[in-house]
Amino acid sequence: MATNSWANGLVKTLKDPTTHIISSNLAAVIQDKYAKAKHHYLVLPFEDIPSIFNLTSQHISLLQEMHLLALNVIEVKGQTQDNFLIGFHNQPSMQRLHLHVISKDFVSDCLKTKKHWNSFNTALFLNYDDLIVQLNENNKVKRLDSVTIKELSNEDLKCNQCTYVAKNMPSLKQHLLEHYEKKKKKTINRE
DNA sequence: GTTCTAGAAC
DNA sequence: GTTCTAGAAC
Repeated sequence: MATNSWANGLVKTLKDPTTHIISSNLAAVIQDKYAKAKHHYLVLPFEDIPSIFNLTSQHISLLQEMHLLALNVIEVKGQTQDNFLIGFHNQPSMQRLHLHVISKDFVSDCLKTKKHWNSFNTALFLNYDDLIVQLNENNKVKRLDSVTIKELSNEDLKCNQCTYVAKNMPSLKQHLLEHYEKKKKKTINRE
């Protein structure tokens, strides 16, 4: 095999239709194997597009369909769009283009490293809308240079819900859990 | 992408 | 002494 076997994990999963939460003729939604939040899904096209760096404006209709599937899975799971991030990693490591659909709580045992956090909560995360803008303006997605990637990966651990900056990952995780528990209580009180 | 673990940080 | 991070993985 040309590429590392671990990098083909998503393609293997996609080939098994029983893993598809929902799907269309062109794409399917699966659960992220190592979900970094309470909800974390991936939308993958059946077409063999390796990554965002193989996209041109010709792919926009496919991307729009992938985005619709993203909105659909949020609805299927009884969630609301405003509690989700929808976008791509600017430095993907897995084979096959995949759109992340992840809830903003980030409460998960699989969230372990600073790089995990910063890959969703800095410019390392490319929002769907921003990707479409790039394709319309430049007909391609701009690669970040390695220095920028390194800097963004090492950014301070800033909470995505308040001004708190965590000293390390365990304190960030504890803090995120507190946000999550507070929200849960509020929801219960509304009922 | 994750696992493992040496050595830094506390 | 324990917790935590960061780099190798053939």
